[in-house]
Amino acid sequence: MSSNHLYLVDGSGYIFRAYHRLPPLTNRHGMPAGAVYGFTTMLWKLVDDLHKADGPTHLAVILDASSRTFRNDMYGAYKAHRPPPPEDLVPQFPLIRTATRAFSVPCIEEEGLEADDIIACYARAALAEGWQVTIVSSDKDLMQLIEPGLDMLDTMNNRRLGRDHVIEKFGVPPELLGDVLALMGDSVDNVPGVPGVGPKTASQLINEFGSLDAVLQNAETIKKPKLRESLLAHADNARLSRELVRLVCDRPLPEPLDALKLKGLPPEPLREFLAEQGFKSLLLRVGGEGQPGRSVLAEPAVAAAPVEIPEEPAFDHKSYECVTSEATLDLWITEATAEGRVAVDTETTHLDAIRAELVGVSLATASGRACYIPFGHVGDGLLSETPQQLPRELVLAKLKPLLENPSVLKIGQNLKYDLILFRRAGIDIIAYDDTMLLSYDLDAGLGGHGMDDLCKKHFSHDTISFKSVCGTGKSQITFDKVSLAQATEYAGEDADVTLRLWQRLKPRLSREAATRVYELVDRPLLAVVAEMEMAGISVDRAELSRLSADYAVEIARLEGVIHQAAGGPFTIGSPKQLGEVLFERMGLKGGRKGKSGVYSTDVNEMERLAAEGIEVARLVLEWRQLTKLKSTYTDALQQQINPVTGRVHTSFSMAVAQTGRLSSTDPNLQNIPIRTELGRRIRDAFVAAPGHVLLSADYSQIELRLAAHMADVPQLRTAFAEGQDIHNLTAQELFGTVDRDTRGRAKTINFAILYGISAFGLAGRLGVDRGEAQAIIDRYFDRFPGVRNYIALTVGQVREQGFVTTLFGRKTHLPGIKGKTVSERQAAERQAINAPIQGTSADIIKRAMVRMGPALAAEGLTSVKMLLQVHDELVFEVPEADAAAASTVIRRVMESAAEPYVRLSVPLGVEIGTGPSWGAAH
DNA sequence: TGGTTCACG
DNA sequence: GACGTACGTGAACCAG
Repeated sequence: MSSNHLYLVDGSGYIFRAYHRLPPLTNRHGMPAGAVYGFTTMLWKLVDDLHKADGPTHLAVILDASSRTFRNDMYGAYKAHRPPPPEDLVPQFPLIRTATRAFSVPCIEEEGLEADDIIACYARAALAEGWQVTIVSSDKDLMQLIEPGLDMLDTMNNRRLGRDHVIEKFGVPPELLGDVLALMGDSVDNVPGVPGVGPKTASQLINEFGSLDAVLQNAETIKKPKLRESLLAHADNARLSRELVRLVCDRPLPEPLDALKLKGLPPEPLREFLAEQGFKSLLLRVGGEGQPGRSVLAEPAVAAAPVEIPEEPAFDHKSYECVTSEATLDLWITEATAEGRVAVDTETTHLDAIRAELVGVSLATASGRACYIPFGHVGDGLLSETPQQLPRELVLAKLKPLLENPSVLKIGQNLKYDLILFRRAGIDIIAYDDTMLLSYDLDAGLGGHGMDDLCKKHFSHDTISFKSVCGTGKSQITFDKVSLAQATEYAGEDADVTLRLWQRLKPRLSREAATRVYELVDRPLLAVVAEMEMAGISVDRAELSRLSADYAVEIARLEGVIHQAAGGPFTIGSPKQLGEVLFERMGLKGGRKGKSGVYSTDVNEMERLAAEGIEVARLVLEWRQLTKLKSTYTDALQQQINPVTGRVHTSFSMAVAQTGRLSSTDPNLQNIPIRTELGRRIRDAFVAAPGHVLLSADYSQIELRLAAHMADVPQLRTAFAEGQDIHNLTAQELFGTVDRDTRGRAKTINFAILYGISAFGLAGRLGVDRGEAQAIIDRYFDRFPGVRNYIALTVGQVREQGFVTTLFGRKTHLPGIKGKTVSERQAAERQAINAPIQGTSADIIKRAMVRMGPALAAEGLTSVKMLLQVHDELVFEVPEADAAAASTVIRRVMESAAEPYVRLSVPLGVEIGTGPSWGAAH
């Protein structure tokens, strides 16, 4: 006997009832949420009953996918006059899906079928396997399904409904209920039935004659004249009604029964959902905190009125106040507190937040109203003495309560920088917005998001340039040497502009459906990335130095050989000289390229020559690799070690990449070599602190998985679900055979798809002619028609709207789609194909990063530090003893990072390694 | 400053 | 028939 027990929740039915039975609650943001709250508690109780006697082992929520079904084809008026759902219930419908996903419970809906039918199909299939079935609903139509092994549960009053209930209520057993319902009809659903026949008469008739058919056949014998006439006149309607109430139970299951297995409560997605909804009491049950946040669940898709641009004063540098007395400082702080929001900007001695020292802080409380509070100015040591200013400790002590006040919103431009500086001064900024990120999430692809760009774009105003204040080049001074008068104009303007930008950008967020990606991804990520930058990573200087020396010896040797072969010394690193030496002095074959008229000497060209047996070409390639490694990595990294922390602190740019990725600078730690053995050695120089290990966690082939999901390619989805080798599968589909050659070609093609394919490009990479490449592409599209469809839809979308979006709603604008030249437009098309995939991958890992800290903390793993992100990889520093426990949490958070807002039809795979160095952790 | 090359995903 | 030709980054170097 099977101990499986499947619970099928009639989601749509539930919320209609919950809506009418529960008080009209709203969530923290004034959005109606009563039905969702009821649904959430109900689902919670069910999931919690896992393994209890008679509790579920398998669970699914079933929803109506569409209003049109086969019943409309049978009878046009079916459900035609159903009143529209109440206005404050409508926005709750999509939340039902989100709530369900937050519990990691499957949410099933199918075009053309009503929820009742899907429930019937699952019930039938589960009973056939010998399972117990419980339908969570009190819908009368579903009661037709009751039989031994299947009951219903009314969660509103916690009643089990069985055969007895049906007999009591309708006077007939479940197997005859359909006949009764057909006679009764249903005015809400517009099932016609027979006029004048209600529940009492219907059950009486069925009991008397035994079935609907018998009733209709014997209608003439009925005594009551009115009833007899009505039955005779509406016999056809009764037969039609019988079909309308009959549940379909023979359709294929959208998800197999096993997929409905209940897994228990998943902490992160659930916590996020509850926090966003503001369901505080429920949140306490999962051990989350009631963090202030904004609801981002309902993105209003409504076309918005244009943003009103308030009257604003012109920019006036002279109006900004320089704060040098305690009393004035207090006034500004009081004003900012009363206002509830304040723009903040820091002035420092350095661009690098880890090394910079604070010099002053500027605040703005309204357009045109800003001040500068200097405390670290020293004068230039010649003409001006150290100016009169408030002491640093006093200013910071006064600012601390303001900056840490959760009910005053701090607004910054590139706030990550200021966050780090304040953190280093013992101040934790909470409750913040960042205008750079606002602009990034609204206008990615439409230009830069730096203050200067934004000010010009939104206010047609040129900010005071840093150059004009601090000079440039050799005579450049640090900000602490700038006069207070100049500093006040410059710093005051920065805060003023930031506040004005916020007023301009913030209201657009919800109008343009960017709230979700801002609130759920980029804004919370800012503090996480700041933390990572401060943590830094340890590198072994001696090891780098050894590598540099090794490389130097080899480079010198190669230079000698190359010069000798070339018949004289020249600058190998100069593409111009190298081209001339190879193609003129040595007379090799090759062509000019590009407008600059320089011979191409890139890898492809040199490899071509090397393959032809030209030894110099091979040596040049080797020389290039070594000089690259030495100058970019082994030499440069040693310079980048921070003398105070002894570690390397990169800076992650959060608003540069068009697709939503991070980028890394000073130094770039996202392009440390790994592909060649020689370069890989550099990774061994990235080491863990004593007593720790480095842990590297990689999403495996995340972009191909996302492509399989987004383009809906069943073969690829199945392959990922079953852990097959994806390139082998493609090789099999395209070439009918799998060997090293076809697998390699398939891999190239899979990547080509992600990047927006062209026959020419593929031909070049595969070394075949264009016709053959085109044939391969055609075959790919035939085998995976979803991909062709995805490309067509995406390109259509970008042409129409000018942007594409990720699964989380992140936009990439592609103005090039309306470009003048064909090549510009085609380039935009390729970007359009790639951006949603690359961008969704970026969204997912960012969400994992946001959740990682709390998830680790919940397991007591507070010493685990996240150090780096490399697009699909996260690198952590972990106390040796915590490695196993940390792996478990990290894997869980990364694999579930899309939930609950996005439910992927492919699993996300994560590979984890640990070791004393980054190299060893792979 | 722009062009070229090459390191990464 | 021409247009060009795989997506996203950052750093170092040369040459003007």
